[in-house]
Amino acid sequence: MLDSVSHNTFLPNTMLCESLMSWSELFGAPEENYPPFDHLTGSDSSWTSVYPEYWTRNNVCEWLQFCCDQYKLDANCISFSHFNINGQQLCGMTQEEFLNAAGICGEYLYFILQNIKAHDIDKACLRTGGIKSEEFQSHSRTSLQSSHLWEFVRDLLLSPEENSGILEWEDRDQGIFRVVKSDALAKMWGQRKKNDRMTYEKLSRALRYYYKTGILERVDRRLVYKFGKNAHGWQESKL
DNA sequence: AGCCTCCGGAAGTGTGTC
DNA sequence: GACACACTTCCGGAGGCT
Repeated sequence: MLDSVSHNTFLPNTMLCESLMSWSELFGAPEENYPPFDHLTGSDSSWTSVYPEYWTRNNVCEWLQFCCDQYKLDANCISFSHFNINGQQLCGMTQEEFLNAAGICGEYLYFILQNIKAHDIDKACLRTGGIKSEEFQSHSRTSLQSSHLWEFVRDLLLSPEENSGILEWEDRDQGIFRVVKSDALAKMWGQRKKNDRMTYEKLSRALRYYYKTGILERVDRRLVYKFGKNAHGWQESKL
């Protein structure tokens, strides 16, 4: 189950960050009676690939089960009925509510959750080179959860580690880019939308709709597009 | 001429909001 | 339930290449 969670529910290519919250920062007391929380291990880094606010109820439940397994926590201490909530509600819980719901494991689980949240923010900061908190939180969410095709394309162009030569800039300053591997792009978009029938023909039709809204501008060359005046977040100087 | 790719209209679909 | 939005799907046409 966890395997499917790691590879299907969440995105790959998670970077681990160094400067996470310490136990004492959160609770003002030294860590005791818990296994060492090595910040984020390779196995739980998948949870950090989706901002916790976007977790579904199932994700929340799976995360709890994962933590119990991974950190040898006593699941009997946790009131799972209190955690029949989505990620947004989970993130909205106060520390006190969290401790009440999760019993003696509460402190540790709260600590892990805060670190996952901090990890997402740091990751966005790394990617964008350091911007104001609201901006990078917003960018973090669009980077990871782009529901719009043009944002997906933009983020792919801005993420060389995920791009794999599928897209490349023709003129970075003018926002002109080229689709190098059209089939691969369609496949990636199809995976994102859970649609294995996606083709470049269909994807390009969706891109052409952006001409009307000014998000993309027409470039009269095959497989070449240009960001329009209504597209944002692609300019290097504005990241 | 036949094939391939791109284009854009039209209708359908899934999701979110009110 | 109605409506808006963002695609998705289908299809005919245009243009380039062999």
